[in-house]
Amino acid sequence: MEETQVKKIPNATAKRLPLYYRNLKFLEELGTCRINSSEFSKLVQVPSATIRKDFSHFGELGRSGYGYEVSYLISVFSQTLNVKEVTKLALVGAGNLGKALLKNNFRRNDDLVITCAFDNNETLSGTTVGEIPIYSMKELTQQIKKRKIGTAISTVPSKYSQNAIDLLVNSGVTAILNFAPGRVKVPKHVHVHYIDLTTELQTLVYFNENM
Amino acid sequence: MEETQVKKIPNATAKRLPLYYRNLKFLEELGTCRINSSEFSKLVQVPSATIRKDFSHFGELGRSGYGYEVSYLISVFSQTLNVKEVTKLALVGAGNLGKALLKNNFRRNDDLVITCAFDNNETLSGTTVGEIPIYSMKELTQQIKKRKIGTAISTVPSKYSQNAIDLLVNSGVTAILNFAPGRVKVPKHVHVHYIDLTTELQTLVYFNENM
DNA sequence: TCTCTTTTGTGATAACGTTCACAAAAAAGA
DNA sequence: TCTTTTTTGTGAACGTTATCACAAAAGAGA
Repeated sequence: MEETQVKKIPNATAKRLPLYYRNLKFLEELGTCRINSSEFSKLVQVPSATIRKDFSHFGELGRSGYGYEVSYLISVFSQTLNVKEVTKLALVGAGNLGKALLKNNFRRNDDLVITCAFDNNETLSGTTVGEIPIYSMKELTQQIKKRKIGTAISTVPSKYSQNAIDLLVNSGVTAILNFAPGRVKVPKHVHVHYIDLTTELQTLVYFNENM
Repeated sequence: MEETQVKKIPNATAKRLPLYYRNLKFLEELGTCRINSSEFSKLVQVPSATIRKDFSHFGELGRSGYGYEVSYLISVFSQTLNVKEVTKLALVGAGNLGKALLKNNFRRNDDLVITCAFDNNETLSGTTVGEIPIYSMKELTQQIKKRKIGTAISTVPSKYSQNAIDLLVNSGVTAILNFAPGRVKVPKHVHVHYIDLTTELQTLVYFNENM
């Protein structure tokens, strides 16, 4: 009987994993091969007790009086985050923000790659940004199915957001990062996360004024 | 003895306020002047019980068997979020992402305005994006003090992020939205929030694969 | 080897957040 | 007016997350 993934990983822990992973890679680049929870705490700005609790959900990863082996932590978390496998992304909406994301294209990350983009504006159709081709919305379903893409980023304005997301979902996409703030309706098996700059700023200003 | 802001508003509630506010403004535009918690729940995708609990921290805002007056909710939340007062923002880092943000400049929001930008690249100095002037980093302190800016957005790459943020903090900025993932050191009175696309996507993919 | 130091892993506890479920208030209808 | 319906506001129950605090394990040094 295999002993993989014993208990369910708490939500709050899962959300911190990418942060941990990124900082472990950073330590690896620096040549650091050993880290203890209080040093790591300074780096990621999460309390050391929380770090130890989080790590403990993956088994006993460390050694008392020594700390954690950076390379071993990376191997454990890269498995959980499934970073060995490249996640191909589609981008819908090649406006200012969309183009900026295409130009960056997660250059520092080898596990996330935007492979195609779509826009309403027919004049963009056939052009490329970097190496990434922009297609018309009519070609969306065909391209996404052909490329077997399951994850997408939408920078389509709120007004047209629901339409774009319906199209993505009907083409087989099950995970969407949406930059438009209005909540969209999707089937239960589809995951939508929102990044809303206005909300982030208003929250920031609120906490700044009230704490 | 004034009875303003009786109990402390829970963190989780405060984070949902901008979402509530935005959707109430949307309802107002539509001409809806009355809403009950279960209808509002469908719109914002937050359970109705949570909405009522959240609202209750601001007093008894509704009427049994009727619901809530949209305009009254807006007046209460706009006070808490302090949206009547315009928050002037500075942007540091006028690369792809920075320029995209300048071009958008929260057009749909009258309470947030980017008024100046700064970049390392001297050739940008003296140019504008839209109406917004780009200055060199040498002019940062002077401009921020002159304009009495307390809030900033940084799209400076991780490597130079700490430097840029030190400069902002020394110029009097106390709230920063940082697009670089590496955690920066700031004095206790300064608030930093992070938006990290890679983390967002990895979390999204993780939840998509594991739930 | 023995002692001292470091640091983990984790039960216990506290803090925080969500959801339930319903009495009471107000509205709507007859 | 009286009855029925709607919907709030909120204690209480529940669930999740953070933090504490320390025994036990392992390292380091003599």
